[in-house]
Amino acid sequence: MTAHADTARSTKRQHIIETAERLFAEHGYDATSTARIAHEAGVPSGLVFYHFATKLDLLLAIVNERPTPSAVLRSASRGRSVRGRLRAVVSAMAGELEHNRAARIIVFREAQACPEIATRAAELFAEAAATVADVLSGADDLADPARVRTAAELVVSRVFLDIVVLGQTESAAKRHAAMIDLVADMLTSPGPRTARNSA
Amino acid sequence: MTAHADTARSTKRQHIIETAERLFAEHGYDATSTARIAHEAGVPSGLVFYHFATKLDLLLAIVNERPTPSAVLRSASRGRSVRGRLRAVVSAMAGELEHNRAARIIVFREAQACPEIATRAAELFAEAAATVADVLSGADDLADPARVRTAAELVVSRVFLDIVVLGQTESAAKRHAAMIDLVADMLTSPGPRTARNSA
Amino acid sequence: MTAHADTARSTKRQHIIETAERLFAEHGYDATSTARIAHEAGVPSGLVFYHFATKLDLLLAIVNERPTPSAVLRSASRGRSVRGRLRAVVSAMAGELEHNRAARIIVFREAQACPEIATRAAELFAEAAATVADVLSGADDLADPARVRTAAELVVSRVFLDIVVLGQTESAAKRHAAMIDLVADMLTSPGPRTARNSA
Amino acid sequence: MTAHADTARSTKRQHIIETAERLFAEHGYDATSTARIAHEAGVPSGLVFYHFATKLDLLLAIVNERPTPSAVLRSASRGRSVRGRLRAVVSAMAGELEHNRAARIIVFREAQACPEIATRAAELFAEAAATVADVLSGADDLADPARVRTAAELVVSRVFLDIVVLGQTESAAKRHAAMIDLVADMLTSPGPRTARNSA
DNA sequence: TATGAATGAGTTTTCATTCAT
DNA sequence: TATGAATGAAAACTCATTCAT
Repeated sequence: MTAHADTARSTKRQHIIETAERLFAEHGYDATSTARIAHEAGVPSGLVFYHFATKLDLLLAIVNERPTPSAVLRSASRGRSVRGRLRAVVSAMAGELEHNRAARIIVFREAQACPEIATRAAELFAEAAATVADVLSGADDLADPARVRTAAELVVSRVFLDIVVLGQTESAAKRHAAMIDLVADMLTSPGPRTARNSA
Repeated sequence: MTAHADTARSTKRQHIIETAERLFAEHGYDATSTARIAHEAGVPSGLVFYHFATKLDLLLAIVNERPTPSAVLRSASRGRSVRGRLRAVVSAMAGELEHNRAARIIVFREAQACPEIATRAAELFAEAAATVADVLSGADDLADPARVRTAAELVVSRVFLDIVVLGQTESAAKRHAAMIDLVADMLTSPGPRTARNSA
Repeated sequence: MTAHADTARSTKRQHIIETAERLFAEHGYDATSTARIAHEAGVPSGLVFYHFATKLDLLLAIVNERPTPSAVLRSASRGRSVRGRLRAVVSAMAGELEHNRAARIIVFREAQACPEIATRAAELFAEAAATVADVLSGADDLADPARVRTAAELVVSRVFLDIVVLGQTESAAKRHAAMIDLVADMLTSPGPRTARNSA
Repeated sequence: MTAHADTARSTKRQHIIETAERLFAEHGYDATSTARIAHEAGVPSGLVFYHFATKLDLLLAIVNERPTPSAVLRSASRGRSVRGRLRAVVSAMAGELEHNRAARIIVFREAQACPEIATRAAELFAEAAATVADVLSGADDLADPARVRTAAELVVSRVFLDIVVLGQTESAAKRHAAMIDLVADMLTSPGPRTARNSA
């Protein structure tokens, strides 16, 4: 009847997801009651379970119905040098985690909740590392592709641990700069001068 | 009452801590009830609150009354080369996390529970990085100390993320080897040939 | 709207009744949700309440819109002797309860739900007993009509309890044979040799 | 501290059972909420689940922790004749079901709730039939033992169905008298004059 | 020092029913 | 005649914590 009824209806499910995402990220999955989600979303508590059979299904919806950060990361890289690209992609990744952090944080924090979440956490990590490696491989001054991938994983580990687990965002920037320098050098160096796997 | 009452008490208290540590690591803090801890520890439920005023105090006891892994890591490094030491320390760290993983996992997963835990998580990370840097600094073929610290943080990030968050222990070893090679090369290379912080 | 709308309605209504009958019989009235009935009937949940004002009305529709088993029982008896007729009617009754058991089971199990159901349960019992007595009264070798009615009630009690309450259908057949023999003897015997109601 | 503390403590569990028994019998298992049981028992709702892990466990406790009616039935039989004993035992059984009916009613009504209850229902029936047969076998003027057992099952079926399922207690007495006469005649008659199992 | 019953607020979830379309 | 999202009261069950002994 009313003009916005149609919009409101299709929006409520999405609204529940967004509210839950925010609360899960802030307080954790277990510490957030479905009643609070419903209250803060402005919907009756029954509606949460009309759209999501269980609380865990709501968590899975948050985790699965979110876009992959790849696009953001990829578009952020336009530098020529490895160093420039690294700087761009780390900045983009940190920003993305910061801006859209909820789902990411949830995935890593609640990995223990069920195997599906744990799998998704591993996927997100692999995806991010692949994107970073991809971005770096476009640089002019690049070394061995295998080393690029290994380096990408190191970088992603550092950023994820900092932001997702340790929650430090201010002081992280400085240390990330040092890391970028180190990794850039590593990737642009002529390569190992000693045989691998020998002590 | 009896002469060994004191001993009995600490034994039971310790048993509660160990049981809680295991259950928190397996199922998470929120998902583990104090009743279950008491049951699996074989003590009456009242005893948990006789020894620990609140459930959070029990968590803090687990986190604080655990030895630092530094000693283990340090003693594990006796190689001469950077690569050898890296290999030893990564292996020791992985083993330590594996063997005594509970407290570590809890610290990182439950960092959101209270500021005290979050602080402890940051401490553990810094401590591990410092130890790794310390171990590496004893190598013969070492470069810049600042770079060593940055590299140590990268390595620790990678291992922590793998084992604590992603929970992958089998496949991790292979990728750790590649990482060790890369970082060892990085640290034994002549250093940056280009100016820092310039794109 | 369309010409066959009327047909479609009664079809869906009938489908709801049949599905509800099955589910009530399997799981009980309380343990069956209207949403499940709608789901298993393949109709939208709102339709259940379009056709039946309340859930109880749906139960009453099941109970009231079912044909009486008398016809089946009556037609099943063509033997000459009491024993033959008993055997036929018990077999028919068991088969009827088995085949069309849902409504019968519901009536007896949910007798407590409302007085209307309780009344219907008593009616069904009386009806069955009357039919059995009627069938038996056609036999050649019959005794006192009052005793026939009492015997019919005994037989019906036994069969109903076995199938409706105890749910035993396989082993019941054997015991029913013994019962048939006993009751047949009872009805064809010369009658009481001692005065009634005297200890 | 107080004199009745000890008594009260050990009594609460029993009080919950008794209250639940009454409510289940009056309104049915599903239609009785645990909150109501707690309220009417005068205990906090949590205590119900402290003593009984689930609502079904409470039902099972009611069903399993009740004495068997055999003793009552057996002691009620002191007559000499089959008729006298039958009258006594039927009266005792009806009284027992009436007095202590809750558990019995529950067992038969809620047989669908779980296999354990269904099994118990069958057990109670078999037990009652065995007791009645046992009582009858002490009479002077008895016929075939196999027929006694079959007759006992018939009698028990009739009484159970009347009181437990149909809930009729007043009018039942009269019809029971007719049944008693019939069965007494049957058991004291010289036995079948025709071969069994032949139409 | 220990015990285990007790407490009651809180949790997730269910569900008959309504209603705008 | 249908539809399916919406509603909110109530259900079963949990649990950290207390306390008399």
